[in-house]
Order: sequence, then C-alpha cells, then structure tokens
Amino acid sequence: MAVKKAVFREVGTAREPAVDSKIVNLRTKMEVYKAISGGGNFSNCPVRDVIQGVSGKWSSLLMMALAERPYRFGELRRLVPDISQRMLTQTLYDLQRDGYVHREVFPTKPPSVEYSLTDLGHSMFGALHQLILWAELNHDAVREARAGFDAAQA
Amino acid sequence: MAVKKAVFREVGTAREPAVDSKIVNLRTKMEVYKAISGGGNFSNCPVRDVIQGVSGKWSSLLMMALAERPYRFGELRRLVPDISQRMLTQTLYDLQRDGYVHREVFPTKPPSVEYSLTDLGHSMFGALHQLILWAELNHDAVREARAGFDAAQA
DNA sequence: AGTGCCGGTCTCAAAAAGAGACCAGCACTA
DNA sequence: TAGTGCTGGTCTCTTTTTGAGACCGGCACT
Repeated sequence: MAVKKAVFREVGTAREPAVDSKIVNLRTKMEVYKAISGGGNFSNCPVRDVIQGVSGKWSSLLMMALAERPYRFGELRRLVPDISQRMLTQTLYDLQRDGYVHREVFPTKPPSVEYSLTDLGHSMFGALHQLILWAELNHDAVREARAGFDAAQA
Repeated sequence: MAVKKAVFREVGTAREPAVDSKIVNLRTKMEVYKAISGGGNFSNCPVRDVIQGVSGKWSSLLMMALAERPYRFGELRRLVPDISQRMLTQTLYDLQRDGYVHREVFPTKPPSVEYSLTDLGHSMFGALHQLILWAELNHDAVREARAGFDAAQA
C-alpha cells in the first residue's frame, strides 16, 4: 500500500475554487446537487454520502475517542458502555470502509485488535470537531429550547 | 416571546474556558462525560445529545436548504424529492423542537407554512457547515476508500 | 360539479438497531 | 485435568425507526 502523503483538503486553510467558506450560493449548490443526480433524487449528493457515515448514532462518539488515541475493541466497549457489541463491530466496520479508521490485528495470545484513525479520519475529525465544540458550548440552549417546546405543546 | 439577542457561542471566535480549540485532553473530556453521566452510560453526554439531532438522514440536508433561505413545506418536498412526506414532517418537527427551526403558518387560502432557521439554527449551521465543506472537498477520497475496501473484501 | 393544490395524518411493510446467547482458542488456576 | 476468564467477534430474536402510499378537509379555479 503506497503511503501517499496526506493531502486532504482542510476547510478554510486555503483558497477553495468554487466553494466559498461563507454561505454563498447555497441555493446554486443545492440545484447543482439536484442536477448532477440526474434530476431524480439526491443519491449522489456528496454531502449526504459523507454525512451519512458520521450520522450514525455511535460514529461521532467513536471518532471522538479514536481521535484521542488508538483503542482496542474491548476498550471501546468499556468506554461506551451502552453500545451493543453488534453495533460496535458494525460501526467500526463502516468507519473502516469509509477510510476513516485503520484496523490492525496483533498476534498476541488472545489476539487483540487495535483501531486507529487514518490520515483521512483525522482530517475529517477536524471538521467534525467544530460541531462537537458547538455542541458542548450550546448544549444548554438546545435543552432549554426543547423543554420550552415540550411545555408549549402540553 | 422575548426576542433575546443571539448570544450563542461560536467556536473559535473567543477564548473558551475549559474547552480548547485543539484536541487537548480529549481523553479527559471523555472521562468527564462518563463521570457526569453517573458512571453508567453516556445519556447525558452533550455531544451525543446534540449530534443526534443532526444525525438524522435528512436533518443536515434540510438545515442546508433552510440556511440559504426560508422554505415552505411543499418547496422542501420538491427540493428533496426522495424524502417521504412523513419524514419531512417529522424531521422538521424535531428540528423545531431543538430550537433550530421556526415554523410559521400564513393564513393564505390554502394555508401555507414557512420554515426558517432561528438564530440558534444559524449558529449551529455555522459549525455544521465545516463538515459539509469537508464532505464536498473530500468526497472523492471517501468514495475511493470505499471502493478499495470493497475490492479487498471480494 | 369536478379537479387540483396545500400541509398534513394514518396505516402497514421494510429496514435498522438493541439485547443477549453463543463461539473458538489460549492462559492461568485449582 | 477440569474449570474459569479474557480476547473479538457472530447469530438470532425483539423492538424501534424509516419508507411508501392512501386518505383528509377546505378552498380556488374551470
């Protein structure tokens, strides 16, 4: 496997040709998505394709853990106690398939498996981290909104 | 309803007390999450709580549309052709409940309903937008990884 | 009088997620 | 030597979430 230096494009670090860092021409963007998808549905939409991977119930949490350091299967299971073994396996598999996570088996006596972020994974986590930070900072506002909404419905 | 100036905290715009913009002490953070959740599960985890809202299949797409301008129900349905009416209703309801989206009914003859982003919604979209941009820029890398992985499995 | 648009809700089928039993192989202990 | 535990899974069953599509009332227009 060629090593291929990490050349993933980080948002905001350089000039981006057609895609602005501001919400410019978002309408056009949506229409372009619709156009490239053959007029039918949005199945080819890059956003959807990538966001889907992160949007799993556990993906972001696992990405967050692995961003800190590599973890073994059992460690992850203990770290996130309410994930089922089945979903842990499957989420890690999906993350691996999308190129975010590297899986390595060590021939120890009970063979251990280590999961770590690839360069692509780290790059993606950079963007995801923004959302995580926002979530931490504004969690209260969201909970407040939710409580207010529920009260109004009652 | 009080107007209450938008004072949501934008990531990276100011000094943040305990939360750094770098991936510092992520391990500590995870442990803190685990601690505050009573040692049991992560149900109180702010990240999980907020990410869940965005992680729906349609949430990010709708946020993206509404970030551009307000849309009416039927417009959204036409914009995202492969969403079922049921899921459109429900996703918008959830976004509204979390305080991201404002719903306004206009007493036109066939009464029309307009959905728009609240200040909180715009604030959140700012963070989400980073991820969207990343997705656009690195979509090819992900698709490549996926293709390579699938080929290796076969 | 018939047809269509508007923003939904309701029902039923399919897909995804959660819970938990089960597995093989080796090390350590009794 | 038999029993126990740890490793990282898979398999099956149940519950929850999603998707597809029929149905609704009310008004405008033809």
